[in-house]
Amino acid sequence: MENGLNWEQTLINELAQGMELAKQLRAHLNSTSSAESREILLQRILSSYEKAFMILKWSRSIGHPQLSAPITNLPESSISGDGSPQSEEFDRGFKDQQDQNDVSKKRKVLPTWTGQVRVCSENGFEGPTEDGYSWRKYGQKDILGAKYPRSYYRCTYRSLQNCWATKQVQRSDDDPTIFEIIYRGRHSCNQTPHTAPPPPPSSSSLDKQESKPKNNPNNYQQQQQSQNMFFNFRTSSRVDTDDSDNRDMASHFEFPSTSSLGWNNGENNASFAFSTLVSDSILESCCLPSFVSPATSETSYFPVPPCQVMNGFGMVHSESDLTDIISSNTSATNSPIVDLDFSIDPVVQDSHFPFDNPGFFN
DNA sequence: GCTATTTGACCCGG
DNA sequence: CCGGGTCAAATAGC
Repeated sequence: MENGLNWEQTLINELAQGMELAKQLRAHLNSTSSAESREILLQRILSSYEKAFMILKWSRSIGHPQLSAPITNLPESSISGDGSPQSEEFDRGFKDQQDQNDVSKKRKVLPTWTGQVRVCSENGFEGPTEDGYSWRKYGQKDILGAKYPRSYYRCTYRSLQNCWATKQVQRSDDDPTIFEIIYRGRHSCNQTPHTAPPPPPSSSSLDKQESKPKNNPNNYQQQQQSQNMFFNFRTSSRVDTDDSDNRDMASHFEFPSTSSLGWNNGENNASFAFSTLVSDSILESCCLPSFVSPATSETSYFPVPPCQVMNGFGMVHSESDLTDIISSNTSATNSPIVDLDFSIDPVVQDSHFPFDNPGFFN
């Protein structure tokens, strides 16, 4: 652990620095500062995150017990490899298989991660419509204290491919342009968009009042397109771990590769700010775009900047301690989830820090 | 006619 | 008992 403290501290420092720099960059974005200065800041941010990433990789490679242990110990029950449902639904489904008579709807804490999507419709854009997956709405509920109802979606291929991923979309009371999305379970279906990166769990259909795209199951184009949109979103992640069972998880930082950056065509600069929070465990790696974090119930939050620019990610602002985040987050590879086949393009897969990608932020 | 959405009822956990 | 999540019949759209 001694060692752990050292690298953790370093990691924290790097991340903190990156956050600070990102803040500065944000300030620059609003001002008339030169592109040059922004570039410099970007470089520094990239550098900081790159270091942090290296540290994480390093720690993983040496098999830091702290990080790897929990991961490997994750109960299969909560995650099942690929297609198994992790959610309560999983429970249900599982039971059904075992005992058709047991219709229990027992609810279970599942790994979930949430995201926030900001929709700037000033430009006429309605909002993020897809996150690369096809979802089918199965319910809507008024939530106590919330102005807007919460919508419940599940993967269109739930029965066909036994995909138990679900998500909840809730419009923010304060800022109607923001939708908070909570993802549950991981996709086990084959709808991964080719171009796509791990879809960040993202947004998608909004409430009925919002524009709601129809998901056509066989429509990959649409999906791909949406995926691209993703990149336009800013993503931030946060992990909420409330599940005591999975205290640590691996984290992954995946960012869209540059290729997608081009997406933004200026015309409608619709921009969305998208942030994802990952929670609990095992996330579904399949779609986790962002990264994960660990820790206990704290959350790491990478807020996203307002909608204006397209790429880049905002600063990290942690509501809690970065430390928590860091301490647990690390191993991408060790992660239980590991079957992660991130389809995400490129970059991140190995040791390359995605941020390396020039263009990533632009 | 088929599939997705809507929406009230039902179920579960706290 | 209440709030949140899911089911499933009814309805809408293609």
